Amino acid sequence: MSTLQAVRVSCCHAKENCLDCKVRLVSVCAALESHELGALEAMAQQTAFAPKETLFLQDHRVDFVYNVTEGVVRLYKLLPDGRRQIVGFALPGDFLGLAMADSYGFCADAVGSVTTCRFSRQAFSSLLDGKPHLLRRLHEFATHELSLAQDQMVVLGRRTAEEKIATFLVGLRNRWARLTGVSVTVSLPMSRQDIADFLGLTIETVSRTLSRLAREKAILIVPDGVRLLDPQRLEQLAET
Amino acid sequence: MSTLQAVRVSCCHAKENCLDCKVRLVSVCAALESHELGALEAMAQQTAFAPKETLFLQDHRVDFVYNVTEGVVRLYKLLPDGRRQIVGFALPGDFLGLAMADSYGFCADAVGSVTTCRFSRQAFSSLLDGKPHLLRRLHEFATHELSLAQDQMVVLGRRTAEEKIATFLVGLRNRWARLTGVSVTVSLPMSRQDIADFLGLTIETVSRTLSRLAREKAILIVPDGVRLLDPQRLEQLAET
DNA sequence: CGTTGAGTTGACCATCGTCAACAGGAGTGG
DNA sequence: CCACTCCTGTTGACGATGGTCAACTCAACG
Repeated sequence: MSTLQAVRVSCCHAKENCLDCKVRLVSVCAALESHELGALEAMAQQTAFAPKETLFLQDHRVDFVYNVTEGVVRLYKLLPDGRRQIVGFALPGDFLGLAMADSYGFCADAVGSVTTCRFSRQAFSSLLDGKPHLLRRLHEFATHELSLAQDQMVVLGRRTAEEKIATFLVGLRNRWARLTGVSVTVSLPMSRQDIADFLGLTIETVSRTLSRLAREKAILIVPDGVRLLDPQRLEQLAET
Repeated sequence: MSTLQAVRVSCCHAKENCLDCKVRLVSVCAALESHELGALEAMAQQTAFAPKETLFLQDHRVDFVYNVTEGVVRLYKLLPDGRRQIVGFALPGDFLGLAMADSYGFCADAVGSVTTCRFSRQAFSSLLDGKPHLLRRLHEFATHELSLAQDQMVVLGRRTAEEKIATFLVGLRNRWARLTGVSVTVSLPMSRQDIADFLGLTIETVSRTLSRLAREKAILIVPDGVRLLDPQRLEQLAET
């Protein structure tokens, strides 16, 4: 399945409507008024990706930028010897290609099934030239990403394994909360290896730490996620 | 000296001239044509900081944004128990306040003596509203910072102590090269503790690793810096 | 029913952190 | 001028956190 090509979704919603879009209000598109959405719709392509399918590779030419509408995308960098660092997980509403640069700064592939709203970089860049408020929105997104990256630098450089896991769970819960409402169950569609590569740990340490937190009744491990039994304890561990 | 107030430099260059500015071409100001610089000059204040003096604190209201013109600024976040992560070093030409947000995301203080070009956030933001090309330049700077932060995530999460030091030295050499020309001697105005807090190490590990690299003739430790005796070896260690 | 891949757990170990002692330079005051 | 302190940096001994290697379980799937 991992070799499937990205498909232009065309069956039942050939012309997705921006106004109906579930993520419009949390994504860059919110910068545009209803009457401006036409220009965006005209250049948007609904594109679906199968689990593990690649959206783009590091250092490749940027032909498209993406707005994630469903699913989770893994963003990562590789060292020559195969070590991997995941620099982020993109959730629905997140924008890939903020830099509008010539080449991608990292690899991106779908964790589970993913749908995106895809734009040719050139067309999007031109639209940007005429819409400073859209550029400002893009800039806000970029600085928000920068802020997340700096928080993650603290996690990677100065936190213990247990704190890393707690920070990850609490952070992900808060991100999901913006999208799907508050819940004590945190969906973890990514693998243990992904979590390890995000937190600068090994898969064994992630597994052991989750097991210990479960043994101590701070969390309950459920299929594809965890339930936070003692959010306070976790928030304490994650506290900035 | 660390309690000195920031001073408005006014003696010999009360009205600094943007056209003469050493860092104009590498800083955000390069987005403006000569005839647009007047508006910038009108709102700029040359401001100097003594070694260790604070430019701003995390979570404080953003009244000013800064363009570093001389010296090095340490940017860092603190955990409640005092652990510190340096998220970056700002060199001449770097801009502090990219986010144009309501509060600073990190603390900033001068490593050695620092001079900056300071703008009221409000005035700068207004200027931005009328100058989309300046906003675009700011956005480029923000995404460049994001890219550096992601590189640093790889360093913090997936590199050994020796690789971290090598990556730091090579990276800093390359940044100085843009400003002062190519040199095999890398100026290190920051302390060992600063380097440790940037790389997620302890001061002892930094000291030991530098000593070992010196013993193995990869570097030569000189006052306030190191000379790269075997750049190839270091670049190999730093290789992405 | 065998294979595969993800996850868990245990035993052992190495890298890096902790703690402590010491060296050298800058600044200060007798 | 010299003794003294303070601060930064270096080095050594030891230890703990997290990594490595290996065995095992379990679910999915052909």
